[in-house]
Amino acid sequence: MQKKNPVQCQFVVALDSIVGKWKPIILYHLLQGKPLRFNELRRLLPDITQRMLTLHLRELEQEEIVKRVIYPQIPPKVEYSITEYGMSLSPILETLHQWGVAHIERKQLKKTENEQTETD
Amino acid sequence: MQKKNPVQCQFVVALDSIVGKWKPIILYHLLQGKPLRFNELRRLLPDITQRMLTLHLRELEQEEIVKRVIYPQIPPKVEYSITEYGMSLSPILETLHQWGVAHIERKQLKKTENEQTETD
DNA sequence: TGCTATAGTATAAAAAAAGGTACTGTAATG
DNA sequence: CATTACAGTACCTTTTTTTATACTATAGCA
Repeated sequence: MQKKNPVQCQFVVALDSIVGKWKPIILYHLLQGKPLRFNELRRLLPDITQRMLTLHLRELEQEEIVKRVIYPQIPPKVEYSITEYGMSLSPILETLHQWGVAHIERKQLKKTENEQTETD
Repeated sequence: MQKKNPVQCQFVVALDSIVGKWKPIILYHLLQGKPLRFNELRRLLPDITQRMLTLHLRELEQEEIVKRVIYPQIPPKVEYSITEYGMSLSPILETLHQWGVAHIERKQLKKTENEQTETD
């Protein structure tokens, strides 16, 4: 990653934990509090492939943001949940979400403004 | 992007504005307040290519996070600065930064803990 | 016996992001 | 007269990320 700015610029570190096409929405669902099984998550994210879900969950698990519990049953049962540490991401995601909503609104406002001046 | 969750999960939107290998550090430098010329930024980010710097700045400009001012001189002078709107990202980046720093510390703590138990 | 659900893995291919190098025009500088 | 600084663009290659498809084992059910 970055060589310079050892302590000055560390958002990248946080971003690495959040970024990945599906990570935010995985976290969103897990932050609802209820542990979710692999296939439950799959149903909540209809367009994700099994592979991507596995990969992202593994990464989140490695960072101890997500906990993986295996129930030794057949057919297998594996539950994913947010760790207490992972909960510390909650305010960040909340802030990002709010900014995102405002950003979208702003864009739409600009768009309608432009459309108005065009039709004048 | 995501099809589901029209309003529920909007961090992705914010993330899109921040994400890109160099965007966070570009924003970090511009958030210091002083407008920076293209080559000043290049010197601050020694490993970035001209191409990537241009691309990322263009994206930030399109989202009105960064302002680009051309001074019609020869040799050319172009200054980049954070817009007032872009300033609204400041608290987000600050939070991300703080989480990042804590995350690194935590990782190092875990590492030394492991090394200790190994040598026990 | 064949089908379903479960939680994945393996392999290859496609798409997206990033990088590398060369090139542009003009003024000032040595 | 050659070189440097400036702010890029053009073109191509490499790397990374994501997608697509097929496959695994086992129990329960009809």
